[in-house]
Amino acid sequence: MPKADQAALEGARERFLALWGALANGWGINRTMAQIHALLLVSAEPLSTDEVMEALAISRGNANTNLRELVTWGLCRKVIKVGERREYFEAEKDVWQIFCIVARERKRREIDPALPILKECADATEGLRDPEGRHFHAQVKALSDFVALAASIAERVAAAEQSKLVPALLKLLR
Amino acid sequence: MPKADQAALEGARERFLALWGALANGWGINRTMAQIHALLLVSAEPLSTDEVMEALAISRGNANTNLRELVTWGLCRKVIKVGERREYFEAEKDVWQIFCIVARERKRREIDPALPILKECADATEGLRDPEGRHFHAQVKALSDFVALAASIAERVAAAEQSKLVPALLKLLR
DNA sequence: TCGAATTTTCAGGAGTAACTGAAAATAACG
DNA sequence: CGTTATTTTCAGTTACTCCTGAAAATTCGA
Repeated sequence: MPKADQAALEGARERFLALWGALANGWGINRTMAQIHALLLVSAEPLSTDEVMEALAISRGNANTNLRELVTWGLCRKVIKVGERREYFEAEKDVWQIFCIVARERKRREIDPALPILKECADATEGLRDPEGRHFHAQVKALSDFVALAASIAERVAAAEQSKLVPALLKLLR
Repeated sequence: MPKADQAALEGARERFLALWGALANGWGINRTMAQIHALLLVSAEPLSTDEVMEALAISRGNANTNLRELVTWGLCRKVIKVGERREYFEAEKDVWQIFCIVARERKRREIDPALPILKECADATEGLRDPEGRHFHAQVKALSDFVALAASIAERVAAAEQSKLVPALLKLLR
């Protein structure tokens, strides 16, 4: 590979890893986990734990923990190479798949536990008479309904095929 | 107000504030800010800084900072009561509005700055020959396109009317 | 079954985001 | 203006999340 190409690739890779790590913060995913995912995403071949440690300058414990967490999320897979003892990891590469996985996982972890509590808060204040109570009930009920609706829509979007959904959506939003 | 009703309301309010604060974590909004917003959301009347401090047991500095941040986001407004010196705050109460504000704000703060960097990473690696380079370019390009598309859709969704969008969406996802 | 390679765990440490409290600044009133 | 009520700022502290590194556990080949 020409020297210039090599340099371009490494520069771009570095900026990309930094960007993805920074973005992740706001999305409930920790920086290292996002960087490992980004690293595997742009690697043509699966990487071992040691290669990940090396590439990101992180400890073994950190690499191990976050790799396993990525597998739990379904964003990475273990790959066994024949004749090799150590484990390799590869990322799910399809962008739509990644989006669906994150959407489903976050709904499961955050929305689903919250919904019953919201409903409960709404129900417990049904029929209150004074203005504070009535306002509380109305507001929480509206919120509860909206969150339930959003969860249901997210679920269906994540189950749809990109090629069918996106064009229809764009037409709808024209 | 009957004692039982009073108790029901206070219990529900407490659970609701705790829930909203916990949820916020994953949404790039800090816990206190979310709790203040939740408090104002379920209050029938605007509240002063002191009332917020009292209700959430937080310091003046904390209350002030987060109230102003909420105003910056557009989730709260200052309200001046005639004949009163101090400022009061009220929350935007319409759930769809809240959703749109958060969506737009997060796009502006996170996606918009990221997009040019992504594009740049893709462009800088266009035309590389070796497999690593080609894979990197293809992957980052796909990501960049997807993020741009998602941003555009989010923008349009946030600009739409709930009453027109949601039914159409549900039909589409039937 | 033993020993080396590899993975997993976790106690302690580092880094970061958020909060407090009080002082400084500002605004309103007489 | 000077005084007082109110808001804003910010240095120091707290609380928390995440990371390290080494020891323990596991796995696999011989």
